[in-house]
Amino acid sequence: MSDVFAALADETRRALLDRLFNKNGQSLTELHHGLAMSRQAVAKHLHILETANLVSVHWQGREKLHYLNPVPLGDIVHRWVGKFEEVRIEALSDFKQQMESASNPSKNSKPQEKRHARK
Amino acid sequence: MSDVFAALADETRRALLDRLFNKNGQSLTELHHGLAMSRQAVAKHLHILETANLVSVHWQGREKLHYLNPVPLGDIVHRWVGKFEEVRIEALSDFKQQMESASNPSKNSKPQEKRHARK
DNA sequence: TTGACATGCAACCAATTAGTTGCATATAGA
DNA sequence: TCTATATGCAACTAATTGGTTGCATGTCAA
Repeated sequence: MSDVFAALADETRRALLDRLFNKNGQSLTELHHGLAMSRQAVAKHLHILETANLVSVHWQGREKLHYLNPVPLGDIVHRWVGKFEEVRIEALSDFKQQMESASNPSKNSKPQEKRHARK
Repeated sequence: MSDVFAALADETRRALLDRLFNKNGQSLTELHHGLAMSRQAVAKHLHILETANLVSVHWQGREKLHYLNPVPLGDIVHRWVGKFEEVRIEALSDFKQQMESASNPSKNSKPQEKRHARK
């Protein structure tokens, strides 16, 4: 679970998934093309995606082809995000209500500026 | 976007969101209770959740109450995961097909063990 | 068989992260 | 007004991360 979120937390890795979305089954060299980093850096990113099970590979001769695996994304939604989504509408109104009609409107931000005169 | 995924990539932070799911509007001290780390560590985690907009706060006297904000989760689903989910069924069959009916079944894993005899 | 190409492994480095401790400031209440 | 409670800020540290370079191995094709 952490693996999937951590894998998705990196812009480069999301870009790689996007590229696979547009053209599935690309090799490392192909995916590396146009990216401003070394091939090894890309290989590392792909390995992280592989470990998170977001990408599966298939060796074809000397080429390692990468395929998108959307299953973990579905898992995230259904096993984790969905839970919070379920109460989205309710939570939104609750939230707004709590924020706005709080006991004392004038205290609605930080207390008094805590000036840290650590001089 | 990265902020949200990065925030969710940590088990402690997901646990904090879970606790807020069960009881919304808790203070730092309350959320810290029972966790095996310092109060400041928890404060840092909460700040990360706040930055990712997953948690909103409301000051009440000397207490800082934390509220779950499910909006970014919805954004993730709709703006990112959904795209891949859309093709899930298709991709699944595609994927299976590609994996199984690949040109040469006997080459379906790593080439030859590359024994790195770097001795 | 011999290059050229595709990939992997390992060592290294800088920046970030997750945690700590110490102390300062704000508020509540006796 | 004094004390306990709630929080914040800063400095420090160890581990992780994202990147590099160098080189070894495996495969294809002339």
